[in-house]
Amino acid sequence: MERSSQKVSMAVVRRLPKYYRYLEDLLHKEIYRISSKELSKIMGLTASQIRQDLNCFGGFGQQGYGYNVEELHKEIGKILGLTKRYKTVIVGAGNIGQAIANYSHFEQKGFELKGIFDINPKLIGLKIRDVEIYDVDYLEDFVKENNIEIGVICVPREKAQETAEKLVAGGVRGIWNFAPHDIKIPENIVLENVHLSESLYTLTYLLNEKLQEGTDNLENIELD
Amino acid sequence: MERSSQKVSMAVVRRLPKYYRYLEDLLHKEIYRISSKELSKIMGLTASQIRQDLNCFGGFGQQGYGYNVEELHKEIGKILGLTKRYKTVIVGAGNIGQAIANYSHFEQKGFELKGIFDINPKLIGLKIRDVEIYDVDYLEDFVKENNIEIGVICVPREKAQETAEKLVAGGVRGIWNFAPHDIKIPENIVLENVHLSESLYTLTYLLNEKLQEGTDNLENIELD
DNA sequence: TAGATTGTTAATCGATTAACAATC
DNA sequence: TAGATTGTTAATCGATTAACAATC
Repeated sequence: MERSSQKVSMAVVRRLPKYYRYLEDLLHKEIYRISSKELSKIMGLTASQIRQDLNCFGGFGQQGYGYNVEELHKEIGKILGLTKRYKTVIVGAGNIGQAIANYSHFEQKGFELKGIFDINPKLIGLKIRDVEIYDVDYLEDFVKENNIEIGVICVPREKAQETAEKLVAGGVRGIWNFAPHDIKIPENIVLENVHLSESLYTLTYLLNEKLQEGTDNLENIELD
Repeated sequence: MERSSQKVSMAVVRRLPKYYRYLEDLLHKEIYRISSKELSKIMGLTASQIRQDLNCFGGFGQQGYGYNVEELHKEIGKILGLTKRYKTVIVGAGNIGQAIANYSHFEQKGFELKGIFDINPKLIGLKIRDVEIYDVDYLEDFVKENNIEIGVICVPREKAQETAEKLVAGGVRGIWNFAPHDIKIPENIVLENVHLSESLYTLTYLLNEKLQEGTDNLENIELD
């Protein structure tokens, strides 16, 4: 049941939230037991991969029975660190910053939004869901004084690096970055990027690849 | 220079927007020539990987010289389909829907926002950046009549599947999905997901892994 | 021409899948 | 007990890295 000291690959880590989500679904449907085979069907993975993934963290299953959905959900929640609470700030109260601030689901999952920061004097002093918008000049001190653990960067590209540096100087342990820029921070700080335009451009690539496929198939036929 | 008919792996595809972004940066810095080695340093990839990646699409470089930044940027833009225009709708005018609608950068890159859809009567008739919010009942017909190619799903989890089906029935070719749900659509439609909570949970996982590392190292020392 | 750097093949590494003994 | 299904090892597959001949 102990986490092995072998480092878990990012490929596995990025599947964990997906397991978590599907297990939550199953609980809502009042399904309390599932085999890797059944789970593989609904998730679109192989049963083998599911068993491999879960065994990075311990033997959660039982031979001849499968997995206890409730227990597995709870365990993965623990592994993801969702049993803890995280003091959080959002920097940048523009479109995305506001959207994240308003998204109350995260609050429910243990993310305590303690402050929002912006450079725009018109916004400073306003509140989003009872959370005040402060002047970004106050960011580093605020992070220090309130033991903020996670900083969410929603500022424009050009301000991303300096914002990250203020957050790090203040002592955050992790940064969730929405700016389309690759931030440089010390290795001991966790960085997770959400690069929306990269996602959108992947979509348009695939859109055009689909178009291309017709041509390719013709080529293939000619070659036969 | 022709795109090889060999299918390009998703690993490569997802790096393309990143190349595109870095090349744009270089252009702004008035750097017009770069070797795979130099590019590898600033992007944090290996030079070998860069050359492999680019060669999936053609020989853009020149031996002894490197790559022409302007040309390569243009070519990757073409490959990503960014020379075209895409008629787009957003479904769901909540937090994320509004944020995307307000984000004018996408408009500049050729994404023409033709309509926003919501179920809330209070929102219907309002405009975001000159784009009207319509009743979601009108979605399928609107998509048909306006030849919409991309649908952005920003509705709650429970409405995601039915929204996708309306978009597909209307004839979109691609869906950009922000709902935390795995949508099922026909194979010929492109689906790109942005699962924000999965990204956030990956962050918290890594945050706790870092904590763990201390312990692991101690264990390792003991074992030595 | 000599030096630099690509395009491309071969070697390595890591992740996924298959297989099966262990066991509930 | 017999059937089912895990945990885990081995085989396969794919992606990354290394190496180097081709060539600008």
